Amino acid sequence: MPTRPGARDRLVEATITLLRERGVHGTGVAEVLERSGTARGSLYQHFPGGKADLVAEATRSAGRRAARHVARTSDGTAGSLLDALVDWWVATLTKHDFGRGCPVAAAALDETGATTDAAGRVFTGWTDELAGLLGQDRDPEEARRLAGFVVSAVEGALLQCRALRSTVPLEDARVVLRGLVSPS
Amino acid sequence: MPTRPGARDRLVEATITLLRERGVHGTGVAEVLERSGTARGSLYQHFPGGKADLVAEATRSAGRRAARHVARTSDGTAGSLLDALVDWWVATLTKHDFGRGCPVAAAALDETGATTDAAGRVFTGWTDELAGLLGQDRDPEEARRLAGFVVSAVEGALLQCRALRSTVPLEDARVVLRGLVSPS
DNA sequence: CCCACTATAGACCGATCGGTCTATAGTGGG
DNA sequence: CCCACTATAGACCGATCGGTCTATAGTGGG
Repeated sequence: MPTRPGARDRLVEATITLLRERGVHGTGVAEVLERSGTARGSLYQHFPGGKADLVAEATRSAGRRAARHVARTSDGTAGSLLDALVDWWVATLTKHDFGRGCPVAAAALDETGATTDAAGRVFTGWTDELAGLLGQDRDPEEARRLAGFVVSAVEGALLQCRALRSTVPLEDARVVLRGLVSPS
Repeated sequence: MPTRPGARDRLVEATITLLRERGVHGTGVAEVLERSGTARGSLYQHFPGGKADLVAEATRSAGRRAARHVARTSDGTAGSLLDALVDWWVATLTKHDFGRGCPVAAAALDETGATTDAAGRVFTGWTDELAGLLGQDRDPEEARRLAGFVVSAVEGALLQCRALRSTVPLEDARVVLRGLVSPS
């Protein structure tokens, strides 16, 4: 049995899940503490800025984890990265009955400067990484544009999937985007 | 001077604006009343279901208005509709310093059934309307898929624009989507 | 004329919000 | 050995949450 993660990690973990379910405003400190089994004092010890601090860190952490997961799952081509991404989201949406979305999208819609800032940096990081892959077959400007577009399309499809309670928008995105990222 | 709109219309109007700024959870009944200059009792007279009722109606109303606006601004081709859409959002984001997004996206991320339901219906309505235009040059299945994809891409671009405080994602979407919707 | 409807102002409700603080323990390094 | 750090439980704070209710007016149709 692995040792129990520290209070800080448990807080971040619970916050990511709650962001995905309810967004920033809907995430209460009390529920974060309850779900993570953590004392109130520990939160303000690790995150002196309180909730805003915690949410920003959760956003960054989720962004890093997603990039790592997708890179590990795909074979390094843009097409397989796209499949890894769509497959993961389809599985997650189905598993949690469309109740969990993207924590970075949730952070992007907050009005706190630090939170949207963190979300913006994650989006930029994803775009840069994908642009590197796409740049093998295209000039850099077009690669960057297409990479940012893929991020937009997947985030938007995710939004629609949750509202429609259907994975069709993501599958539609897979088909159209595959036509765009595959070398012509 | 036009007569002051009724309490119901003022409530819906203020709610749409607040949804765009703060999302469903971030929208407080007290602030809706303050901004609309409406009495507390009037809210529960017109919307017996309270906040959930009001938010669902605001979502539907905003969806109808957006469809009307875009239809009025464009010349009826998919390409000009796309331009009307992107132009309007770029202007709005700039005007309000990236502080106002899409109220339907905000509703889509709520966990209340009636709210996400309303958002889903709006998305479906937009998709159907656009699919009609795109179907002139394509078979119906491809037109529907592309229409839903356009909605995803624009909503996702909007999300990124707010996080990055930049209109670049929307301009990227315009370029890529134009290539997809223009008859080949 | 009156009655149903809409509207307004504002008191009030219990619940929850994020944050601060005290008291008490365990623990690991200098 | 002790001291700084991390952790826990829980009381407590003022502010805000969504919702209910009463009292008072205006208004338009039967």
